[in-house]
Amino acid sequence: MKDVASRAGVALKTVSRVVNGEPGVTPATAERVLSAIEDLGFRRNESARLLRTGQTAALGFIAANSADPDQAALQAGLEEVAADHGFLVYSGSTHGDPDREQRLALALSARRVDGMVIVPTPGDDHRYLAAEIRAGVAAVFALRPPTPAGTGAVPGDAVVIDERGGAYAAVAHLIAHGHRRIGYAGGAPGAPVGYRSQRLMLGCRQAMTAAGLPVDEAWLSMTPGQLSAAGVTAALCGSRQHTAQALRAVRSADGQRRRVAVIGFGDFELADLVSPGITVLSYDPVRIGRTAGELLVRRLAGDAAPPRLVELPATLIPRGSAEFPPPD
Amino acid sequence: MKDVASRAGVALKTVSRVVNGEPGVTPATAERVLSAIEDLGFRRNESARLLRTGQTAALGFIAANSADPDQAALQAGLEEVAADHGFLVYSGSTHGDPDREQRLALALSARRVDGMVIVPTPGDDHRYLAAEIRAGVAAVFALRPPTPAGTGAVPGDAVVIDERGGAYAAVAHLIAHGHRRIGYAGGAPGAPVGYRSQRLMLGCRQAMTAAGLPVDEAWLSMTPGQLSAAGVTAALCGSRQHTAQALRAVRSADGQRRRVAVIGFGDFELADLVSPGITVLSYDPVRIGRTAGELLVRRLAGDAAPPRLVELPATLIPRGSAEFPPPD
DNA sequence: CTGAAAGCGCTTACAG
DNA sequence: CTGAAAGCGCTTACAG
Repeated sequence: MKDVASRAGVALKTVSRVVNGEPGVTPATAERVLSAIEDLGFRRNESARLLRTGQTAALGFIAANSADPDQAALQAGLEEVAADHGFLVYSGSTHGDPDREQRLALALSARRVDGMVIVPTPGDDHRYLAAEIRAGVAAVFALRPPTPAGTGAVPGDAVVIDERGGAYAAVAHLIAHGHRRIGYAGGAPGAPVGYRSQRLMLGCRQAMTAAGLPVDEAWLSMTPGQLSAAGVTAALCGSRQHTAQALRAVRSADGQRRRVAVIGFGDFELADLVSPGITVLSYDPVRIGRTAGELLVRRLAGDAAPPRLVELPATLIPRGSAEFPPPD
Repeated sequence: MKDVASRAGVALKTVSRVVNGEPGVTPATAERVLSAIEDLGFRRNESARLLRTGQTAALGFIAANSADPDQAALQAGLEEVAADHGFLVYSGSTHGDPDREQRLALALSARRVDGMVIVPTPGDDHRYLAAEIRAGVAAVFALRPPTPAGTGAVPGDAVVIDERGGAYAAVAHLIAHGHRRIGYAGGAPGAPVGYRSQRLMLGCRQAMTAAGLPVDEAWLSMTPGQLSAAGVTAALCGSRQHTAQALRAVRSADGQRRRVAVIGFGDFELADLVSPGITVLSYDPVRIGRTAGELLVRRLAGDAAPPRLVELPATLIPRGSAEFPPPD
């Protein structure tokens, strides 16, 4: 800019005025400045401008796994909102490593992003964020709440899927179709039960209880491979992966005429072409990202209300015909 | 930092030394500075530091559609490399709008990212990037080459899938199984033929010719819905979407005993469970991102060789049994 | 071991 | 209409 000024024979401020389209510059001088800009290939350094004006105009997104389609769609939703409000977004992935989440969050915070959306990495303790939030960044959690949950120790909004409600609807639907022995398959055996499984199991339990059916705890903690042998006639699966595994297990046991109706959490591109047919609990990950972004923007605009928890619906969609009545 | 200095009763430089862990500070003064930092909740402004040192330590990623699983995986690969080299990455999506690509690229360039990876948005003319590249950012294209291709007008490396080779292998495979009437379904009818379709069609044509089979141009520009009626016994589909549509079309025509063997470009999570069975051309999008990132890093390290085109393989994987011999 | 000055590339507030 | 000075928050030379 200094070079441009001296080449055009004007002061720095005049160049600044031209670059910013501020009024009060003679067409003649403006012309001189413009051609100097052209000659020198000058482009304003946005970072320097932002430093001086005290802005950042940047958000951060921290995925637990950015190759995951849900989190990718979530990010797309966030970027949409960010673009609408003139923010650029930094993104990074922790690959399931809590340490990496903290390093990323601190790095973003050090660059003074205005706010960030975080998909909490399981096993992390998000209290480290409290200091950053106090220092001025806003944080919104997506897909999972921060840990420890519900204590107010981590002052950020959260946008999640209503897993409990979805599971309730799924199990109620199966019951309406005559099923009485209904299981839940999710998580690895012996592994700690994740947030999603916890919420889905709660929904299953509530639906069974509401229908006056007994709840067998063993049915609520199966692996997909156990489905055929467990004596259940229907099951809810906790993730796309589990759904695929369940289908493979059910299929290979087909010869034994032990059909199990499968409802999967999460939709598939080929869900309607799969055999045996499935029903899915579908949700909109783009909307999660958009909602998180809007919450963030609202906070940046000064909204100081207590942390909000937004639950987005999971809707039952029959892709194949999974609700065949149970045998006998 | 100024506040910290005055509270600790030292000069700015001493604070800087402590913050950066530079040697030459008495433990006593260091202690005083540290507690001042603590008291004031000071955190160094990374952006200011980068401005002063003339670095940026940031890359950019511009997706055509960041909700697309391939592009998400690509981004994950890029972020991996970026993290290894201490870069943060800005990301954005054009949603298919060439204008948005240019705006994003210029915004990133204005923030002085060191380099960027771009998934070219179809219909864009990437010559606008030449000026930015001249100004100092490196650009690497991924998944598709820039436009106009092969003219050297856009000086950037490109990492793509070897679609031609994949299609060649797929069609040769079908021929080996006795098929003679083989089609290609991709693109919307009447729409301009995209880069991927072009390459896949070329591979099909070459494999047919190499086997001494006649090439019917009409077979090479079908929609999935036309497959059953076209008289082909096998087909390659140009995208996951086309594969799904082809399966639906083939399935609904199943009653007429016109089976068509389907090979899809791109793998599916449920590919093995789909009926009719399919074979897929599988590729590794994470590796594309990683390769693009490594190319970028090499350029930033000073590599000034002419632009490279890297082609990554697409491998044939039978998920179901798609290669049944053709009828009669 | 510690510090006062200049500067990264820009803008803000104030004069002419 | 135009400009000289100060400053955003930090670091880089250079002195003491």
